[in-house]
Amino acid sequence: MTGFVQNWRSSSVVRSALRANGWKLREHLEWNLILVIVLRPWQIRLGKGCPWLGRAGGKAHLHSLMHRWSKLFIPTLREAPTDAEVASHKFLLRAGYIRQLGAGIYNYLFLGQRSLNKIIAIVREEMDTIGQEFFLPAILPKEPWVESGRWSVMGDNMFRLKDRKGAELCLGMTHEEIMTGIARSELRSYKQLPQIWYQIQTKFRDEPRPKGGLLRVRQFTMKDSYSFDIDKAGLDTSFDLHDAVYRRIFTRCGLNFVAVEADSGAMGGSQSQEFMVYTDAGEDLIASCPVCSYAANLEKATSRLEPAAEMEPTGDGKPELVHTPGCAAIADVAAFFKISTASDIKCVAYMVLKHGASAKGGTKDTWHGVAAFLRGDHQVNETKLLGAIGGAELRTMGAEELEQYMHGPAGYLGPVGLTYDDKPLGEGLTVIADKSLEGRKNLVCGANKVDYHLRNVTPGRDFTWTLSADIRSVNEGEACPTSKDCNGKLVVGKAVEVGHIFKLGYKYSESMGARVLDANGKEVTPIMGSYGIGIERILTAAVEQSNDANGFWLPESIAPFTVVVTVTNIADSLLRETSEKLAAELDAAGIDVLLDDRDERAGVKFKDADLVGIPFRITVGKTVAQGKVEFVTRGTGGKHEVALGEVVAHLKSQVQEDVLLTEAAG
RNA sequence: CGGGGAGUGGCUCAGCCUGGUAGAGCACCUGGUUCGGGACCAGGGGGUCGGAGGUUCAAAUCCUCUCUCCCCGACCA
Repeated sequence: MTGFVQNWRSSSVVRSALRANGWKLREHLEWNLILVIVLRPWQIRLGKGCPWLGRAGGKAHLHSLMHRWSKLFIPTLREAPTDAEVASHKFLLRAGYIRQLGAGIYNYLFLGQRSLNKIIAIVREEMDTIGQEFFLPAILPKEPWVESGRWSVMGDNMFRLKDRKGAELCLGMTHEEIMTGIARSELRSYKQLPQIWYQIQTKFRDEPRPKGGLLRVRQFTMKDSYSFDIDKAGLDTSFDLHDAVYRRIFTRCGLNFVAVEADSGAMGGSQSQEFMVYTDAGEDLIASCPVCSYAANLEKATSRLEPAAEMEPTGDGKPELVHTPGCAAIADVAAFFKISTASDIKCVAYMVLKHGASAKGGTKDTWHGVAAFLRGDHQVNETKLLGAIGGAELRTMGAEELEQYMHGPAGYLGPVGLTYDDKPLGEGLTVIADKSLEGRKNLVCGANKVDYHLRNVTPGRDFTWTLSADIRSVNEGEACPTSKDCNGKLVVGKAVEVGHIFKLGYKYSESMGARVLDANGKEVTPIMGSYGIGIERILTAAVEQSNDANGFWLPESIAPFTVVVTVTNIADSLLRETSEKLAAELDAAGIDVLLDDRDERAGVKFKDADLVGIPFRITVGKTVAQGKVEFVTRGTGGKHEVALGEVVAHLKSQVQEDVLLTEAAG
């Protein structure tokens, strides 16, 4: 009988479960405890004064440590609520992982939390190899945010509140300020660097539009870490360490991910890399090269453009006013002039919001007119545009604003003859031209007059700009930007972001005044990095990447259970006893097993087993008479018979195979 | 913030137009028959019809306001 206990892990499982129930174990008696469990594997009664356990006056009644479906709360749904549209949202609801409480706010039930705990354990184990775990508050005072300037920058995305004294607080949406505050008050010498500090904590962000179930929520768990280094080389090292650890984490979680160049957004900083999982439910677009390793978020991606065919000038080659009645759309203009849309200059006029600080430390937002010019066949990338001019938000101009800034109507806007500012986001208009307009000639553009366009317009000669920058989105099929040797054509796909690492530089250490002394006794500002992983998004992405009509299957490493033992008929004593014994055996071997001992028909149990994300199933049914059970791999649907005595070994080999496959994929 | 849609039992929905005792399927409880892919029979419990106000003899239904949730957009001139 002691043969059931095959490794140390099982006894540690037993111990931690007992401790969770308030028991204190005497270390040298552990082996006896294991014997008790082995002898009565499915129900243990430990009374007061139990000789093997030390606990004063306890009247513990310990049911089996095994997980029995009949005793658990796993509320599966036959149909998903109509609110749910995204696959992961539907299935996580149907499988009883989550329940919605509000827009972007979710309850995590037993299976969901169990899976998240496994994800967190992996993240923690890997992060511990490079960093030190902290735990910072979720409720934060205003002051550090004012110091960094982000009390105003974060705008409505930040949940704000006041305490009884009227002091302002917020719910933490990220923790650069707090970590930097610790560094400022505690770090004194270069000898204390480098430091990598991390935490796994709840974040709050008042998203303008939560959606897609768990894809975009207002409260979520994040592993965030922060590095402090003495110089850029040190930051590179910290960044690379995170890159490597993140790859291990996502690989261990069984995700098919890709690392891409990214925009650094509101966090600030230079180099930035996202870890993405391809799925149609994703909100991000990724451009990647099928030939080389180039991959970038569309907010960052560039491409090499083929030189555009230029038109011959007409007349004296100077800009010429042409009557173009009814040609407001790019396509109409191109048709009118019989030109390619690449030879038309498109204008998109925006009002851009700039966050600023008022004299009193409050927020002071201002709107500025911005005209963006680019090729007619290109699209403005608003993230790039905002990044280029330092704006926070934008909207398109209304008719009155068009008249005020452009002196022309929509459909006929153009860059010639505009009055604009030298610097971006000044009092007047900011004119920004996309890089791809440079060097072009003899183009067509709107004349800022209804039903009129100009031809023979050459950028630089006939009009200039506040600044020229890359503000367009690349298109699928354009050439890979890496080198001329790579003749790859970019492909664009949807993806969800599960992790993001970036080099912050001196943004926070500078604004908050963190300093250490270097080897020469000189004050220097430490350079920082910031790194995040969305815990729930790992679960969501895993569901998105592996589901079918009946449900989903998770990688073994993050599944709430490794295997479900399905008894086809619980009323049959042979089947019941066989399954109890088998499940106890698996449990003792350190395998997370869920015994479906419900008094339900086989069909119901099969449907549920297929639904809830458990990667393997063992069916205890009619083949038991021949000493065999059925082994089912959820992902492939493959099933075969396994002798009762070989189940544990077989399952372990299958799990191993699963791990190898995901590692190969990663 | 703009546009669209939806709130009726735990889930999916009907009823609303044309006001008159609140319904169905699934789920749940009891009993029975069944038992390898979401069984069947019989009986049963459960609903302030999102909320407030109004019209009316009478409101799930008509009117006004409001709350919540979902989707699209915040876009090319």
